[in-house]
Amino acid sequence: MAATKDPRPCSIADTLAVVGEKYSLLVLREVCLGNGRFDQLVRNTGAPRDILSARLRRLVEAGILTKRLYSERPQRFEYRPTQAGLELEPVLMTLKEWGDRHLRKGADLPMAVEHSCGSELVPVVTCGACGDPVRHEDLTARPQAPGWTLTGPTAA
Amino acid sequence: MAATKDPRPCSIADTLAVVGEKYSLLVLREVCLGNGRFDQLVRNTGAPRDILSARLRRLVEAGILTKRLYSERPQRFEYRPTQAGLELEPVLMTLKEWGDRHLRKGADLPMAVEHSCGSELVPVVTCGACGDPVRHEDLTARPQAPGWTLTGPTAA
DNA sequence: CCCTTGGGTTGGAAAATCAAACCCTCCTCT
DNA sequence: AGAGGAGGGTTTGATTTTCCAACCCAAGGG
Repeated sequence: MAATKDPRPCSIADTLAVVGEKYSLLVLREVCLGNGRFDQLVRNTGAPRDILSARLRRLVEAGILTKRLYSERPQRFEYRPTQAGLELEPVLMTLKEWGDRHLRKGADLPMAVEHSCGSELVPVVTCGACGDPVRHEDLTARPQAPGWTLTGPTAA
Repeated sequence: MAATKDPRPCSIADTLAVVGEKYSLLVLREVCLGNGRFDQLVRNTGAPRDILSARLRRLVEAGILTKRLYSERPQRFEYRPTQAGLELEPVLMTLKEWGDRHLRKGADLPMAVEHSCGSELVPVVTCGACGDPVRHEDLTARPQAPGWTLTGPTAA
């Protein structure tokens, strides 16, 4: 998934180059849930074993997962999220929320997540500075590297 | 990208089935920036024209983009985000922030986004109920549909 | 008339994915 | 001791996707 021709230097593209391949984020979902064993991952993500194997290698090398020995004799491994991996969990929660609302229309949700405050988690992406929810109209792109030419209404 | 075998009913998987294919989120990025014309999309995402064409069809049919005529004679089209599409923008911002921090380590950022409050946008995913940032330790998964068996430390 | 721009479609080669089978180590049961 | 099973993968060959370049069409422009 190397973005060999993408003329835009872009952290979104870079991030997707690491976690944007098929199954990668589902693997992260499972690992964050604590289901970090190979065949749990096979069952729960539906990924073919060889693909899963490739994804795990990539995610470990990218510093998103670690491979941990949880039993010597017999040798058994488990994958766990690193700090960087855990910091992607909010992305998963946001994707989940979008799917809950737009694809399932809020009915028959297969899983809920409870926040420590006691309510069901409804993730809201906010501006770290002012705390307001991020809305499209409030954003202005300010390109800082060559390759960025903006023409539309959002342009700076 | 039909998740034909994924045994888990999951809104994350469902959402990725719609926007998780290669280039889809980059297309959305450009469209949100106002670069909604076919060859702008080709240049800015690096997607092959046929793939782009397929992605656009899919995103329109999924209700994430709309195809708008901006010039009759000669007929010229432009893609724009729908409300549902705009609601995915926070996901893009969160991915960007992760990439900025973990892949570029904060140096030489190719693009900044400014929030209407005047600061540079640093998106933070928060709990809609209490407003606190979402951290892994504060989350508890509560499966509600069959197919969900949790074994790890995050299990309910 | 010829060339360019915008917005695609088509065809064949290259790469990724898939499913099933296989392998190896250790463990347990008989 | 042998049979069988679980965990954690790798290998093989068929199927799908992606990729790239070429092509097509309609509408200006010089």
